[in-house]
Amino acid sequence: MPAPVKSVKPDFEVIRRNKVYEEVAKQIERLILKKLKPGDKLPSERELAEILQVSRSSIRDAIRGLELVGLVEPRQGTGTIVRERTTESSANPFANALKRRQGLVTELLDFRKMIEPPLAARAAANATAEEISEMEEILQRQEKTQSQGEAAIAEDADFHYGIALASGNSVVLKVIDTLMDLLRDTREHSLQVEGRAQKSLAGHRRILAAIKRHDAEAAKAAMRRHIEDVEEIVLNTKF
Amino acid sequence: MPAPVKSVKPDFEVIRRNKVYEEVAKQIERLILKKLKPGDKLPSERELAEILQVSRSSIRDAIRGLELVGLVEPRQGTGTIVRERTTESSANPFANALKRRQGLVTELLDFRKMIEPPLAARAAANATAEEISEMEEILQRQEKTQSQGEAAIAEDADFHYGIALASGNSVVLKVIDTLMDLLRDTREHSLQVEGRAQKSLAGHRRILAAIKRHDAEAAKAAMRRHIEDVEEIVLNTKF
DNA sequence: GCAAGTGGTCTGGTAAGCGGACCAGCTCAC
DNA sequence: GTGAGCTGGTCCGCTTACCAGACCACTTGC
Repeated sequence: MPAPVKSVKPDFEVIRRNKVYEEVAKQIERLILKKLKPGDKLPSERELAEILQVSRSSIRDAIRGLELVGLVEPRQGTGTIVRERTTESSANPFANALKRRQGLVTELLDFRKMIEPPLAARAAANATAEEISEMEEILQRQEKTQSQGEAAIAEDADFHYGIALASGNSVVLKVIDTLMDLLRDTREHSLQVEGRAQKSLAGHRRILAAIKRHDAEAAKAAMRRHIEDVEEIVLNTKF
Repeated sequence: MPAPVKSVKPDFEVIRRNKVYEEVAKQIERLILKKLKPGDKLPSERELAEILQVSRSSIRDAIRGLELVGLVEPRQGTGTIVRERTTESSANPFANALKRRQGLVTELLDFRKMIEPPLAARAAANATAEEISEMEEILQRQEKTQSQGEAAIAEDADFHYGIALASGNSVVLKVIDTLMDLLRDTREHSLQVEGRAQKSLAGHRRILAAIKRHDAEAAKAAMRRHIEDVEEIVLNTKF
């Protein structure tokens, strides 16, 4: 059940200035989730400042935040490394954040159930040969990652993002983009469940096959089934 | 066709700090579109500052911007009034903004086609008696406004927003919320077309009727038809 | 051991926003 | 009328976030 909201559309929202270091923190967090393992080194502060087009101070503010929540550990002279994720302790703010979002997870899944099947249908209609081969590469990466016993979180995200791209609708892209932060939570969780990884890969393959032969209805159906699989896992798992 | 985007998901986005007065300007602009007519007075600067929780300086910066594009006219001692919209001139930045977004309009419609039918289905399943009567009130307001020969822009927005509320999915709500700025453009336009207003009201009534008897499939179908109507109008109109 | 790279610290400067005070113009009740 | 109470117009000083650069302390690899 959602939080009670004021009647219909409120005329105004309070305005909040966004802080650069918060944005930076989000992006670094995303990078860690997608591309880095515990023990890996972050790009240097000066490098990040260059890439993100902000000053080093802002990078440092962001890193200090990530350090405080225990995600990262700066070492003078060496670099900033990604810390082991302490999944057990309930004092772990990371796990807590996940739990707090538990209500959101089902809503997110529901949202995906609404949007992704028709999205897959449009991808089937509009995908270019180039986009299809791009997605094929992604699935190969997913297979490789999983064969090494790792969770292919980044690849899973890339695949679904690739479909949004291939749909040719930039509005959807924008939406998916802003929801990425939340999406990755459900994804990370479900991929760690036993036997889930194989099922995910198979689902992706079915979807891509339908897209490849430009069969919109089949793509839609395959996507629906895929997301229902994810849903089943998530709902039947105790947190 | 969307702008060419870099291969799949880019690792980083450049970070931009938002400016409070720009946000304020957006909200005031929205208020004008939704609730005010030319000649109406804006809330006083001090009042707006209180509501939006920003300083009066920021409100003033925003109003200056709206004054520069000719949307609004501050009068010392009286208040700030909404100016007549000069619809004809192609030098009108308002109309230009609409045209520039022309490409977006079809994509937005497509997005709505994806999301709103399943959303209506969920609303049919989850809507409380209170939410339903809320939507009934909105439709009565829409009827009243249209009977006076005016475009019921605010009511149209409220109705669709009400459905999102009744669906009980806060994620969807968040998405709709952030897209509101764009949505209002397609809506404003389509409602001004001859005969469109009646059709819109009828469509809304059918949707609400289905929701009221908790018929998810009928709600979905009615919503799909409603949006296709809108789409037809928009696509067949020369800008 | 030393050069090169890293994070740690500090300083000076800029821009946005805040909060408050005061002025000038309009309106309306008395 | 006229004055009280609104309104927008202007100015000031302060704080915060951010930037740019310099320098230090530490680690590592040659």
